[in-house]
Amino acid sequence: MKITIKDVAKAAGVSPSTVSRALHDNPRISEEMRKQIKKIAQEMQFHPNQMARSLVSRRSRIIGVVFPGEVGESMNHSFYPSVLQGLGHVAGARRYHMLLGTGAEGDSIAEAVHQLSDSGYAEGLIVLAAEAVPAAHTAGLPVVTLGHPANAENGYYVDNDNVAAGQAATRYLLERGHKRVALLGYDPQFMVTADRRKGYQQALEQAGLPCREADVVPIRYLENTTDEGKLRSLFERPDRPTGVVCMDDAQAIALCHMLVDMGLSVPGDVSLISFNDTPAGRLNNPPLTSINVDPYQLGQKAMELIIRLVKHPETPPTGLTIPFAIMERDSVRTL
Amino acid sequence: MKITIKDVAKAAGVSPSTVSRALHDNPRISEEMRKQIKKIAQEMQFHPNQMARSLVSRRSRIIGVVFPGEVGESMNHSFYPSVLQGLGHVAGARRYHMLLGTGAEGDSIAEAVHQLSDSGYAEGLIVLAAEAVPAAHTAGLPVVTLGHPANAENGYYVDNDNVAAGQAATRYLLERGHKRVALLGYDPQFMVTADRRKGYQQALEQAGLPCREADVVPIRYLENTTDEGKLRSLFERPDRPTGVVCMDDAQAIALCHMLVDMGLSVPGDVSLISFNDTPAGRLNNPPLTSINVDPYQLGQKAMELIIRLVKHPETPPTGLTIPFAIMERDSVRTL
DNA sequence: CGGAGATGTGCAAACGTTTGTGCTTTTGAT
DNA sequence: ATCAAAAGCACAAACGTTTGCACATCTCCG
Repeated sequence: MKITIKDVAKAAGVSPSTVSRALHDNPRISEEMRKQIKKIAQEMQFHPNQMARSLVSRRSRIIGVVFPGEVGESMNHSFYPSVLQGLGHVAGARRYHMLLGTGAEGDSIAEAVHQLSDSGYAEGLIVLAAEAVPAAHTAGLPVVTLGHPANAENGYYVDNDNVAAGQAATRYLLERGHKRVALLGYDPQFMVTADRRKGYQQALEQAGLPCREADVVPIRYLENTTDEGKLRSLFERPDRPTGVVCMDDAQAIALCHMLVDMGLSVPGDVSLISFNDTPAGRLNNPPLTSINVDPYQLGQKAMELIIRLVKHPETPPTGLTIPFAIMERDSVRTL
Repeated sequence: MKITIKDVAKAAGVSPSTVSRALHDNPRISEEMRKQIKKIAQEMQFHPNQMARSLVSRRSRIIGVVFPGEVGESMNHSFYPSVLQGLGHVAGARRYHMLLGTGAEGDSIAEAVHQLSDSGYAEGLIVLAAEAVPAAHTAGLPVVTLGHPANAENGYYVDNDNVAAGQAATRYLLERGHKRVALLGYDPQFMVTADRRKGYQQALEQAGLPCREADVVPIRYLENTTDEGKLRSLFERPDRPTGVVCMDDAQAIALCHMLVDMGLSVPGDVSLISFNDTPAGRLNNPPLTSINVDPYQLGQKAMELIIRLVKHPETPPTGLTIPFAIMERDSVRTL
């Protein structure tokens, strides 16, 4: 039998309302009464029933979190786990909880969003993919997006400056004497890669170099064995790219294997710079020079923003940008 | 303004109780009335308030999930993301939700557990580490452990048969002619590695081979640069191990690099078999022969078990064991 | 000494559901 | 036609809190 506020009230010889106020540090309760009550509550191991509390206060201290696509899959990127850690730490510190948006197997992200918002538990939503924002907005809850939503002006989001990062990565190679650099892993479906591509092009233009269509290679060239030939042929030509910026460490690693297989050396013949600075990238031979996008901080900021938002719904639309850093390792050679 | 059951009742010209029963398919409501009410509720976009519902029904459809140590860190293992996926899929299918146990930065796992159970939201707990079980039990909630808890007899858990897996891995090498095989990554702190070691020894004994203390190398030999020397020296001796079973793909990859660095080839000079069958292991050169422990299924079973448990608390203690599979690839040579 | 203002506490309503009980109407058997 | 049982529904209490309001006591000033 759970003990209630009434039990505490009885034990303390006061009314439930007094107990409630004392526990909330309401100034209308005298100092000593408050201490007294708190002590008794402690001894009785009283834990207020959240359901009842939330029912009347209309606050749950719960933030819904929805992951893109198949949760586990995206998690493997090692990007989301860090985000999750960031989210968790500030949630924990502010005594908030995270409710995971899950769907049954094969459910779309929109379904996960609905399951979450229909549940009625969450006060706000954090959506880890700009793609799901439309679904999220119909929920009638405050939403913070991780990543640049389509109409950024009237939304809340935290993101890396992906175009700046794409530009920086490209420039990093150009500054080291590379005249032809390719871009690997472009996928128009995802804003992230689209933005990085934009930065890539800007860097090229600023250096007065042409941006050849053939040099930006779509993600499927890596995943799809029938298309792999096209990728290989790119590096078989005498005027092959001497540098590649890859959208992710995993892609860089795969490319690395392919190049070695072709008899080319990294960074001897071709230099690689990639994104996400993963453990796997650090373990690669050679260790990858990679752009650290600080997913942990991304998570922290997102949680801070959503908490501010549920407390003050009138907060004006806010977009936060997290700085990135180039982790210099051994996959780039200066020509 | 949220719409309530009363609004629906008014619109349908019946009492709230009738609406409630109709929505719950209570047989005391006539077929046509039920349809009628459901249609109206649909049109009005009525979503019952979970707080109120949970308050009286004393069910929240929320399962607390707590991860070991620093969430993000453990996630990188790529093991937990898959577990999470499994958990999520069955939770979603049964219309349950997962509440994440988070603590502030630096909080222990026990604190995370308490934060979760004190919240009063969760009906049951899934603990992804046998280590946290004691803390979890004081919570007064049903608990399912992922991994073998210390006193397995009176607990609920799902786990791999780690000793069998350790035995199988070792035997796999022995059957291929290896006479001296080492065990890498032993850490007495963790039951998993302890169990696998047990299996390793059994396999050795059954083959009539000695189990040398020097051949089971602790995890820190890999992580700690000062101890790495000891690891190297093991492979510098003429009677070096020709096979190694590693506790995790990541360790195998690191070892692989070290061996190559020493001028030894994998699997030419030394064969490697490891656990967890990760993407990184598949990408390694050579692709790792690894034991797949099916974390996805682990997650599924755990969620199924906890849901059964919260519905029928009198369920007798249950221990589930998930089968494993050896994924044969190219890191083992037959002598 | 009377009353105004503080100060501390209790009462009861409200939050939005679920559910036991009892009331009315219909049905079918006699 | 009469009555019992069944069917369909409404009433109201309950779940455990929070909070506006009223009430009681105490202090202090004129």
